[in-house]
Amino acid sequence: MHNVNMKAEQLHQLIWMSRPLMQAAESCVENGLTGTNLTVRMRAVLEILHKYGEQTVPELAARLDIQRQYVQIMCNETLTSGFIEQRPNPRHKRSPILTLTNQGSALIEDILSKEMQIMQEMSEDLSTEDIATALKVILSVVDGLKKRTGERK
Amino acid sequence: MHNVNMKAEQLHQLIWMSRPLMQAAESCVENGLTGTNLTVRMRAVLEILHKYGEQTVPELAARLDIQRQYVQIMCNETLTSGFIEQRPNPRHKRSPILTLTNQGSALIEDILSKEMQIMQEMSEDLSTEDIATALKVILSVVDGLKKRTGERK
DNA sequence: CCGATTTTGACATTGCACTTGTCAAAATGA
DNA sequence: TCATTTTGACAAGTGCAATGTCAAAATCGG
Repeated sequence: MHNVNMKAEQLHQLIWMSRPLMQAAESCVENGLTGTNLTVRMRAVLEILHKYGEQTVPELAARLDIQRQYVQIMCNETLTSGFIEQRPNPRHKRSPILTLTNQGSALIEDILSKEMQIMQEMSEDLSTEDIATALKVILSVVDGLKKRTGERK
Repeated sequence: MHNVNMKAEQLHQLIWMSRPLMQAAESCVENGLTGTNLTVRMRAVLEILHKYGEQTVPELAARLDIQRQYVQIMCNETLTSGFIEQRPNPRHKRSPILTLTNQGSALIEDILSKEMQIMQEMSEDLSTEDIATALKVILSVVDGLKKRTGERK
């Protein structure tokens, strides 16, 4: 019984660390972005393009889980910067496929490798198992919270 | 070597779950706030007042880590709603101490107990050790990210 | 092939959650 | 006592979106 409350309270504490965690993460990433004319969100677009390959604005929006209208704006700006470019889409004439330019590709690879270096430094303090466990717990909590939103309470 | 990259990549994945986690948490909390005229931020004010006792606006701002001006606005609104009230501050005549009213006290206790119920449900899928480990990892990562912002990279 | 529905880019408007800056009164500290 | 700091109040601005609408284009069902 007491144990149950302990668990619940630690979970509560863990969940409300998500904001500080996000802020710290974004600040750190933003820090590595100075001089690139990229925002954290634009970097995310480049990352997805790099990871999953070329795709359209609506596809990107779905992956980022934000409205396509806003992704459109971000992408148009990124197009102007020359980090991505449009390619005709054989499957849809109005919706061009976005692809990284050489410049954009080099940039995101550079950013990611510097970020990975930081990840490696930080992971030195932690065991492989602990990181895996933490990831598992977080995924489970996100899932649980989503399931419990909109019903009951 | 390969192991090092594994760790770094899992850490990367974990860190970028912070946004979905935060969004899920806030949605869930917001859901439990319908009909109360409270925002998630106002609920946080009540929670801190409940947890740490009565205090001034600047103290609250420091704890929430947001600008005092905004906390002031939030508190003024909450004052209007009658969930908190002002008490003369013997230590500072311009800065009254904010304290929960009976109504506010009952409200935050109700909200917290319902939230704790959800925490308990969710913690059933997870072991005490895993939750503790996850919390430890997150605290370590937040710390590490903060230390690494503003230098190097 | 055709008509209805859906997708998409573009544009406009709005809202939220803050930050930043300033001021004057008041409080504090040397 | 006098300089500095704290505080509440107010004003303005910013970043990250959501939402709504439109028209062109694409897709789908028959």
